[in-house]
Amino acid sequence: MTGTPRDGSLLARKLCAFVQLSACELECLAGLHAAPIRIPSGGEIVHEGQTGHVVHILQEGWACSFKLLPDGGRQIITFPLPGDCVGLRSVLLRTSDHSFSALTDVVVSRVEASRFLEVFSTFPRLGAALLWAASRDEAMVVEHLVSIGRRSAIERTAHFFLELVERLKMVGLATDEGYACPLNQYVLADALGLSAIHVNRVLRQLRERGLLTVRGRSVQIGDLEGLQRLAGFRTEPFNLQ
Amino acid sequence: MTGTPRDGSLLARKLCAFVQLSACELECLAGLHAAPIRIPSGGEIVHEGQTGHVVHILQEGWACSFKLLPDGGRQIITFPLPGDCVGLRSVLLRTSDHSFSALTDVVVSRVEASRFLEVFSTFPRLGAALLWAASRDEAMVVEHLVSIGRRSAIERTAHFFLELVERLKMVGLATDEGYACPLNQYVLADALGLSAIHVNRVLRQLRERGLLTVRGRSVQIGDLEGLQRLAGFRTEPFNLQ
DNA sequence: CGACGCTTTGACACAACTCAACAACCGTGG
DNA sequence: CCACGGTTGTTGAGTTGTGTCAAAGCGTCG
Repeated sequence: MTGTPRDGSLLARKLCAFVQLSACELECLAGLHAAPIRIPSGGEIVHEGQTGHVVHILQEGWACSFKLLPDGGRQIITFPLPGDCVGLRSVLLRTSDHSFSALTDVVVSRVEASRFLEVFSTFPRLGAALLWAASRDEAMVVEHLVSIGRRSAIERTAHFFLELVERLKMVGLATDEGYACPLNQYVLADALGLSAIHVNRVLRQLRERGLLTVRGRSVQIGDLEGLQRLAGFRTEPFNLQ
Repeated sequence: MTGTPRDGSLLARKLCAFVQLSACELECLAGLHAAPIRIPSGGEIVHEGQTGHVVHILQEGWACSFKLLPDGGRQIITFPLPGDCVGLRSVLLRTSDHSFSALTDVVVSRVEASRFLEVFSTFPRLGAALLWAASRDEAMVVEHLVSIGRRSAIERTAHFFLELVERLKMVGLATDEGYACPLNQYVLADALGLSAIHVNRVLRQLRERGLLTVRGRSVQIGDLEGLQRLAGFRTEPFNLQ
């Protein structure tokens, strides 16, 4: 153990942006990744209202967290990416307040909430780093709320893809030119608070303006600055303390 | 010190719903409330982008947290009520990511973030209780996101007022019949992602259907169950661990 | 090949926004 | 006491963004 994260632990890599973790702390973190399990595309990771406190650390693949409405509608809250913790909040609340499902085949580590609580008391710095990551996630939800409440369909769509670039770049899964993205227009609609058909129209506009092209399972960015101007996007100072 | 919260510490009252706090812990909490300051209606409590880590504990009055957009639009994220912590997240992030301002005259206690960190290490149970409260707040933001993304204007408005009843009842500021509420239609519009004029029309509909009447600075609930049916509202199981 | 999932397009409906005007309410000052 | 201006609420007419319905085009995979 050298004090740098092992390859493959994207969570460690992300947390190291917050504090330099010691070998012990990294070892502890690695211990949490024991026994990863594979969940096929479409599978449920956590069901809303489910009791029992389990945190999932996403290792590979794309997932989404969402809430269902009585009328069958769905609102996607966020897309956890590799290296993200899923359901950290349910460590403290008794029941999970939203569902998670896998959008692609996914590899996760299941961690009992009690293990997390132990980590907090044994390695406070590591605990703080995990809370820092949770704070960042919450800030993203807030930004999403702003998008849906006050931005037009095209601004909000542009903003969404810009935020994805930033997040994916942090774990080495994107460049300023584009990235692989398995989200179809129905999923985008449920995330952006639009109808799938309108998502299609918006994507066409973005393409025709040369800003962004979504083809198949990949996103190509045509004009980064143009997108940022359209979306009113400024790279968030997710600064460290 | 008896192990029950002193009158006036609504935060203690709220946290006691989570764990029974010891006399020491209550004393520590009371210590955080030292030197309350008054901020006049319309005053800014925290400015977006502001650095420096201060948490505010709201004692009296109404406030809102919001983000501004380049075009001058505003999205209100949440309305902190007496007993709520404001800016807890900025303990870990370097800068505050949204602004807070007072909607009425307000009394707050300013607490240095470092004091909070001390509390976490000295009284872990108290720290857990504070995190529990923060988790609850985050769940509210998520519910707000769902409302704006997937509910119609009238459903979302009904849902909003129902959520307010629940929160205010917890601190003894509402009954099932109604409550005092200083929010005008412009503020409601910025919270609900609507125009002020449309808020007016929606409120008229709610009144004409006998569900809810907003007059002056008070909200009268005409038909609680009808509202819940309209909004698809279920009282959230904000359960304790 | 057909079946399926996803995307694309058009025509139309409707919810919500904008603009403009007016009404009610308030505290203030003459 | 009333006149006043500012803030907040109310209403109507017309516009626009987005949703709905229906259908066709395309890849991919069995």
